[in-house]
Amino acid sequence: MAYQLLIFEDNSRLRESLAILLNDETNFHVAASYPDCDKADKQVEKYKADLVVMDIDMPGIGGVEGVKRIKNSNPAVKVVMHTMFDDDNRIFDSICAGADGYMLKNTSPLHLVSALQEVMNGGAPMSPFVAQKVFQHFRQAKTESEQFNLTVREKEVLELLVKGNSYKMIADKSFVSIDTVKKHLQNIYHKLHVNCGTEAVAKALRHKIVE
Amino acid sequence: MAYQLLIFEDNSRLRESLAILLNDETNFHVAASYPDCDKADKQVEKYKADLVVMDIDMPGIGGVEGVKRIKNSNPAVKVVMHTMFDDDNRIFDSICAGADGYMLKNTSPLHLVSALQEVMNGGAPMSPFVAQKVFQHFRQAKTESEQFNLTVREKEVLELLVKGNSYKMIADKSFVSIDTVKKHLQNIYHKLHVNCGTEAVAKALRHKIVE
DNA sequence: ATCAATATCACCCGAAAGGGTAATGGTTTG
DNA sequence: CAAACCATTACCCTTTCGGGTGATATTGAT
Repeated sequence: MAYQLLIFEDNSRLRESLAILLNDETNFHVAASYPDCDKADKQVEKYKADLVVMDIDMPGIGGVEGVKRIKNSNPAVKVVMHTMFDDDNRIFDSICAGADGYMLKNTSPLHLVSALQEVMNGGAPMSPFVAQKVFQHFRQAKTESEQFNLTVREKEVLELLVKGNSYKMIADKSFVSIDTVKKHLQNIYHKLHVNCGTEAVAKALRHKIVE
Repeated sequence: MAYQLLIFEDNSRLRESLAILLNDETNFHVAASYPDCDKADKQVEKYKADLVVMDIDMPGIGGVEGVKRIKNSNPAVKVVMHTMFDDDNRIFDSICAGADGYMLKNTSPLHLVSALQEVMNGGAPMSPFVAQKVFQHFRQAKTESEQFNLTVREKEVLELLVKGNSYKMIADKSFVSIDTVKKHLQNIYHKLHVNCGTEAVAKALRHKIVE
């Protein structure tokens, strides 16, 4: 039984080539293709689609919003992004929106087909460049995190602060006086270039100084 | 010119099969293989390796620590994890440690070779299952984030708080009185089940209520 | 041996945080 | 239309924060 496939792509030539290409595959059946995804969720419903190939830059609502809607009304449908865009935001937004794969348009037809195959087998295919971006995202900040020169003690105090402890609670848990805690936090604030606890917490989390 | 390749794998049979398999490829040359990675950084240095295949569970220091050392002393070397482990921690730890790829041991030899090829072309190959985990990691929390029932106004106020604004600054920027801000934050704290601003900031960032 | 960094504590002080109570007007929803 | 929710403001009150200043002991580096 062939998978029901929908294509959303505003470039009509590309849309048609894709349709022909993918229809040639025995286990895909291109049920329909559209130049925009304004009613994507309805259309997915109508054709009982198993799989969607989604462009990002389209008139009307974009592909990212399209994924959201599709996944919202029918989470089981697999959606593979197919776009020229390789910037971090587009990639991560798509993934967060629920995309199951992210293929750049420079992908060869052969690779695209095997990506669609892979996604139907529960995988999460992505172009090498995208995979690299994703890996980078994990590593990011990890390196810069050490650059605030916090002492061991200061990190301990900061950690307790992030956990929601008051000065007094930190003092008790660290077995020191509250004035010491105060002094530590004063130093911490200086080193992080912030003026208050909330800002310090935000910076600590964003720069992964504490987990 | 063939890439210099090192293999770290404690299972001697697998290590030897890998060596034979990969040596058959014209563009890889298995310079050496070891049952542990205690001196991985030195060995990488010695053979001027371009690429490392790294098991995780080995006697002595594990593969994750091994990656760290290699990347630390020679960031240009590509490291592909090759392991049975498919749990989140092992995967994410490896990636954060600097791994350039993560292949499970159930990968076919053919796929493993193309993964190594891919990593040398700047990609980040991973087994479908791993890719799926990675995608999940991005989506996670995103769904639960909406569940605190914060109103639009409350989100605005929270956002300003996270940015390090005092009550007074929030009031000015929102064009409301400080008492209103106070009340909003009171409600926010209740909804987030926290008792103070720092805790709220931590929760907001961790649950991605604000960016 | 000396100097710098660190960790510790104390005191003062004004500003900010955070909780409670109460009231008004607007919007939405049953 | 009433009930519920939301945004808004005011006032009171106690605790906490955060900055400044200064002091002492320990430690590691020079």
